[in-house]
Amino acid sequence: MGKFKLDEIDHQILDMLIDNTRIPFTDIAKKLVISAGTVHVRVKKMEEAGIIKGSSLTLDYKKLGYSFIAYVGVFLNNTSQTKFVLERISEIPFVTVAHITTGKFNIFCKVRAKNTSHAKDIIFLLDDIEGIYRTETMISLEESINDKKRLMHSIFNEL
Amino acid sequence: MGKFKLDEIDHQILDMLIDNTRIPFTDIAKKLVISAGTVHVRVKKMEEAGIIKGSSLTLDYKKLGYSFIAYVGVFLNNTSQTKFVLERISEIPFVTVAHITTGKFNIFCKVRAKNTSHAKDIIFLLDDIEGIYRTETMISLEESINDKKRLMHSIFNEL
DNA sequence: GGTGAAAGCACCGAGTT
DNA sequence: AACTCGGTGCTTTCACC
Repeated sequence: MGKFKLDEIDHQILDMLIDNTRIPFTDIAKKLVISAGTVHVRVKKMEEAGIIKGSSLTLDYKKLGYSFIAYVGVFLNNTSQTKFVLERISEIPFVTVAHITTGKFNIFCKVRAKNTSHAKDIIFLLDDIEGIYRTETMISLEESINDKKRLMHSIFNEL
Repeated sequence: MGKFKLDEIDHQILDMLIDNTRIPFTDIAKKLVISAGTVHVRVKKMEEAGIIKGSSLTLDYKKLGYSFIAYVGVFLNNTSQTKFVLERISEIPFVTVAHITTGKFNIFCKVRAKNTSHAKDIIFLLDDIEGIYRTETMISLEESINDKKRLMHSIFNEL
């Protein structure tokens, strides 16, 4: 759970892989002027340490017909039910992430849907969960994503 | 921007790649009882169509020392400044995503930080942006993520 | 649109410095 | 810890179906 020591070479390797996980290790090796074997060993170590949890595709959900994003704040009848309700919410398809939060809402989640009508169906599923008193929906009109590469650079420059 | 026709084989290929982008195409081919060349061509087509935007590593930010997540709701003095402020917010490091939203807040963003003290620094940067009247922070106490695989399955089963 | 084979490379472990 | 090297096996293309 603690920090893990990464040196400049590790940063550079992550930096290249974060943009394209299928880039050949030989290419990485050439750019960093080290051997491909070294790249291999370092990646393996970062995997073993759990820094690299896995790899995934970045899909264009808009092109798949899912261009609707909303955040939903949830108010509970009773905060002792928080954990239970979080689990119920997580089971709903198209809820991509849910958080227990401080502040205004008890639980806070993100919904990805086809359109308003589809989102309505999903939010009705939410409202039906026992223990939920009320929900408040915020529809995303425009999204501005900061890619992982920038976050990584911020992290590396701070360490 | 519209939908794109994916058949069952494409679904299966995405399904395997979404969990591990470095899985050999020969393995996918074996499981689906098609040739590796076919897998290659289909992946290429999905890339060209923009369905697959890229691939990325899944990192453990907690292990890197960044275990703090908060959502910040932003109120503006004047909604005509919304676009401008969104851009300023997106420039702040550790802001991973920002949305223009309907509802309570004008803008809504997610912050990833080391700890409360670090988050405070970031939120102060937000508060300093011209045009922002007030912010409201919700700290994540617990996160429940629904992986991409589940979202994919939901999407495929609906199509 | 799919196949299968072949050429070119990449991966990754073993042995060395 | 990193390098080189070599066997194994993956990727990618192309003529053919």
